[in-house]
This record gives sequence, structure tokens and C-alpha cells, in this order.
Amino acid sequence: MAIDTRKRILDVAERLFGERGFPATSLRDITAAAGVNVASVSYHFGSREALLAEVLERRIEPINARRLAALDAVEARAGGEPPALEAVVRAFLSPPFHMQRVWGDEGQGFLRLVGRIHGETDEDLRATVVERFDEVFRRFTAALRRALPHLDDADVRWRMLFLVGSMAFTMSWGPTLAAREPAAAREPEDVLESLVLYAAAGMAAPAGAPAAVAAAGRR
Amino acid sequence: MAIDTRKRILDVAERLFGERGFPATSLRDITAAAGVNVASVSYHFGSREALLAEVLERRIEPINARRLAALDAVEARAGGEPPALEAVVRAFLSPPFHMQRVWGDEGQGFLRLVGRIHGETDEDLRATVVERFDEVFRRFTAALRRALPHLDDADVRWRMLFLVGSMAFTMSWGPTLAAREPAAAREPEDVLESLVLYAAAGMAAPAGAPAAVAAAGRR
DNA sequence: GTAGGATTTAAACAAGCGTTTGAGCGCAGG
DNA sequence: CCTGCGCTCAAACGCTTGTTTAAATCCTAC
Repeated sequence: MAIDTRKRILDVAERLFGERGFPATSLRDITAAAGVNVASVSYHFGSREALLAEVLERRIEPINARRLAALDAVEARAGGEPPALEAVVRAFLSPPFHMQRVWGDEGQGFLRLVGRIHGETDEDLRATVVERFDEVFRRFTAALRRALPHLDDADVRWRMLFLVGSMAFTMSWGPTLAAREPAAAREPEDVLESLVLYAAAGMAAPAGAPAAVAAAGRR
Repeated sequence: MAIDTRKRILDVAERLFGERGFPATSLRDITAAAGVNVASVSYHFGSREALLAEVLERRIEPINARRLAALDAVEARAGGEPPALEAVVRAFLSPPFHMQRVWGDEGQGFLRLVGRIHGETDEDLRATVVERFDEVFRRFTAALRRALPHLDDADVRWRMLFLVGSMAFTMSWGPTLAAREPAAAREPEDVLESLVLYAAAGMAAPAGAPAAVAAAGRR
């Protein structure tokens, strides 16, 4: 009966995966909420896993494309010089927030889903997520490396992990925070701005002395 | 036959919840790996949820106690003055890493579990986690507020979210990163040091202009 | 040494899971 | 009108889930 069963399933699945997480959301939850038959998931997507993959693909691909385009622009603007740190950080963090605005109500819950996915548990699922972000990570790590000459490779990688953690956690817990403390609620643009400033400052922090030095006497 | 069935279940559950996440780990996975009967979980803990609660309690409680003690020390040392930012950040971030060293092999996987729990999906579970951290959050938010007079309440709360995100994500993905890129592998103490520097610098970043100003023309 | 509470056990429970089946539907093209 | 294809449907598949049962076993205390 529906307009487009496929799309209805995708939309509802995105919302429920975002709200409850992937392992806790059954096909019957999804199909019941979408008003379609259970079998239609197998018919249209093949399996539950494949449905998740498609849900993710639909949102992540445009975000990462935009990230790479923004990084291209930043690097072009810098000529041969090392790019500006804050510009690189913004090129990475801005696209998900931007796409949320573009998608409007339809993509309301997807930030939450993307946040959750980063924290997802299953190791196989992790591998596919890592793979999907591989190029983005490599490009941004290289750019950050050049913007932060005082850091070595390992430093940059770990700080990249810190940055992604802030972002993912914010996406996942931001709504919870806003709901618990209405006074702290903010527009997504303001959260992004806050996050960019925070991350750029963190990235620019001086290189740490090895713990062996800081805590003299070990080893 | 076993030494202590209760403890065996707790240890195995901690490891498996950490490796696969809570929703993806069944009671039969746990009891099979522990070499005990399925029913012993109900007998000793009451339910699967209660088992998780006890697994968490065993690790989180000492960590949070240590956090509060460290914060007390920092504030006492500061007299009536605002405490030093980096000291507050360290008081928050250091305990989990410290307890990991104290617990040795036995607590090997628990950092990962704690990291995962922060990203956990179920909203009920979230509520209990939030509750368990409530006092710690309030105390540290207040201390950070005093250490960062140029920020308002909402700023501090959001940056706290960023900080916790970095920490949780690092705990959860750190092993994955280290496994994928052996060159970037680091001692936990060095990761902690890196994280403290990063977070303190991020916290100290200037207050952001509201996005309405930064992106002139909106609204 | 035996009584009795604590613990472990195999088995069964109903419920939910992802996926498959095969009949039935609606609607295009001949 | 009718064939054939895309799609939907209720039902059933075999399997796993968390929890409960009641009997068997262990171990302590008298």
C-alpha cells in the first residue's frame, strides 16, 4: 500500500537503530513501526546486517564526501604551505552537522546513529566502519601532521582518536544532555562551534613528555 | 567444583561484555566460558541485568571514589583559590588508568568495558550509568567552572561531554588502534599523559562566539 | 554420622529472533 | 481478457534467548 516500502524501512530503521542501538533493535520492531511485513526486509535488503549497511551508507557517504571536498579546499587555499589547524578540524567536524541541517526532520536521528555506530560493540561491524572511514582518516591524518609539525605520527593518531571520540560522544549523548539539562541545550551550530574550538586547542597542545620522564623512576 | 562460582562469572562476564558489548553477549556465552551452569547466574545475581550492574559496580565504584579523593586533594592544595585546570583534568582522567595498573591482568579488559558502557545504546541502561556518575559529574563540573572563569555553565557542561567522549572512545578503540597500527601503540601511562594535555588545552580554549555571530546572516 | 541449608545440575519453559516459504495480490504490456 | 512480473502477506521454520523448576549433590554444624 505504502508509497515506497524500501524508503519507509530505511527511515524507520535509521530512527530505531539510533534510539536503541543496532543489537537491541529487532526486525519486527522495525517492520511493525513501519507498518510493513517482516519478510519485506529480506526481500528488499537481503538481511538485517545488509539493512544496517544501507542505512549507514545513505548518511555516511555524503558526509565523508563533503569532508574530503572541504579538505581539498583548505589545502588548495593554503597553497604549498601547511594548512591552518582550525580549518582542517572544521573541515572534519562540520559536515555531519551541516548535513543534519540539510536533511532536516528526515535526518533528525541520524547524528545519534552515527555517534552510536562509532561506539558499536561488534568487532566485525567495527571492521566495516573502519574500512568506510579509511580514506578520510588517512587524508586528515596527513593534513594534521603537516599542520602540527611539533607532533610525531603516533601523537597525531592518538589525538585524532580523541577528536573523533569527542565528536561521536557528542552526537550520541548530546540529546541526552539537552534533555536532562534544558538550560544547557544548544543549537547544533553552536555545539559545532564549541567542538571545533575545543578540538583545535587540544590538537595544538604541546607534545607530552613520555610518561617515563613525567613519572621519574619507572622502567 | 570451582573456587568461587560467583567470581568466575563476574570475571568472564566482564571480559565478554567488554569484548562484544552487553546486548551481544548471552548468558550461555558467559556460563559456557566460565564452565558453570546457566542457572547459576539467576541464583547468584538474580538476572542478566543485575549481573551487568554488579560487573560495573565492581570497577566503577573504586574509580569514582579515587576521582573524588583526587579532586579533594587538588582543591585542598589550592586553598580557597580556583584549582589548577590541568590538575582537575588529571584528577578525573587518571583513576581509570591507575586502577587498570593496580588490577593487572585481572582487570585487563575492564577499561574497554567502561569505554563501551559510555557508548551503550539502551536508554534505561544509560539512565543507570548517568546516575552512578552523577556526584562525580557535579563535583568536577563545579571545579572546572571555577578553574575556567571565562566560560559559562553551558560551555563547561558541553566541554565536559567532549572530555568524557575522548576518554571513553580512547578506552574503547585504543586497543583496536594499537592492533591496527603497531607503530602507534603506547603504554597506558603515555596515553593518559597525551589525553590530559589534549583535554586541558581544549578546556582552556577561548569561549566560542555564538554561531549566530560567527555565521553572520542566520536567524 | 547424620540432618539441613547452600549450591549445582539437567531439563524444560515460553517468548522472541532472523529468515524462508508459497500462496495471493495488483497492475503493467500484449 | 489474460499472462507474467513485482511485491506483499500470514504462517511456519529452526534456533537462541533469559528464566524457572525440581531433583541431586556438596559441605558445614551439631
